[in-house]
Amino acid sequence: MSAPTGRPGTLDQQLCFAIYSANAAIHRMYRPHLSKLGLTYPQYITLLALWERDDVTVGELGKRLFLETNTLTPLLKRLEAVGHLTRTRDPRDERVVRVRLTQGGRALQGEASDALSCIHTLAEEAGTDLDVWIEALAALREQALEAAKAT
Amino acid sequence: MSAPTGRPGTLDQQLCFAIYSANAAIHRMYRPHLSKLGLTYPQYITLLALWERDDVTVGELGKRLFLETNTLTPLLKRLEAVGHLTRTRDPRDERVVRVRLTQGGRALQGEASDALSCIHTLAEEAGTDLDVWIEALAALREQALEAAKAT
DNA sequence: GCTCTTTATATCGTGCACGATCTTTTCGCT
DNA sequence: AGCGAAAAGATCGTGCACGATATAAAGAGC
Repeated sequence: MSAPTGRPGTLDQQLCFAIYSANAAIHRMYRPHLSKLGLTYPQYITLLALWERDDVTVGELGKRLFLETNTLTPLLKRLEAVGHLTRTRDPRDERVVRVRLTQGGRALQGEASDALSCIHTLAEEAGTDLDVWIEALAALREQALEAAKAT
Repeated sequence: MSAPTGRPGTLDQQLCFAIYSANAAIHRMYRPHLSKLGLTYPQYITLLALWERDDVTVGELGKRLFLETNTLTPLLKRLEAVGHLTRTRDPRDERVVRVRLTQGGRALQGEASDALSCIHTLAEEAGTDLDVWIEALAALREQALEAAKAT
């Protein structure tokens, strides 16, 4: 048994809470702007991946986003329903579903860039080496994924 | 209109994705250990707050966790249902609900500390000044909350 | 004392995240 | 060819996050 008052200690000393609450805050910052485009935050992140690389399978997209198909499939269906992308079985391998942006889906990149410009401005102003941060967070992610796998 | 291929650029250059995926990875690292205690990740974080300060109102707890009552109330009801805490209306002001840990709820702190010891060990080993990180993330959170409010 | 407003919490509907399970297609092996 | 295993997605149930709305108690102003 550990000492009842020992570390982990207070909420503010917890890395998990720091990331949890920072993520929620960022999510909240994006939400109103994205909602004007009819997008949710995970949908936007998914589109970021597709704008970067189109015509991918659900599995590939999941690897990129660290999501399973049980999360991705319904999300992609919603994006398909509003006409941002298409989901079609690959005739070469009928197990696979290929995801492709429509014209409208591609056009959304510009709209999103405009709608989020105020956030990006903010980021660059405060911009204490964003790239360093991003890399550090990516390293943390890999560590955590490694630890999760080991379980 | 922004250039279609301009910044924000790739997924990996996005702070939002870095935090989003890091948070998900940490969540995934905690999940199996917490599930042995019958807890979810947000429930654990809520308990962290309560172990630090007990006998608080739902609103106070929400401020601490950056959550609204629409999220907190069902979560607290679940923790109450398994006997970790009690929710009672304050007789002085019947609008207010006070949240109090039970004996079992307090005892859970030690169990959690044990169940998560491997994670805490990991954190201290990798431990490049956790506190610096945590503070930086808290600053980011405040910035984001500020920006979200301004919307 | 009686409305009007504010405050504290609860409820509801939608979407995300994920473990568990299922279906279909492909592959490996003999 | 035939069959068992593996792979790719889909489906379902639970819980979280949150906007919108509802309810009920407390306070304010007259």
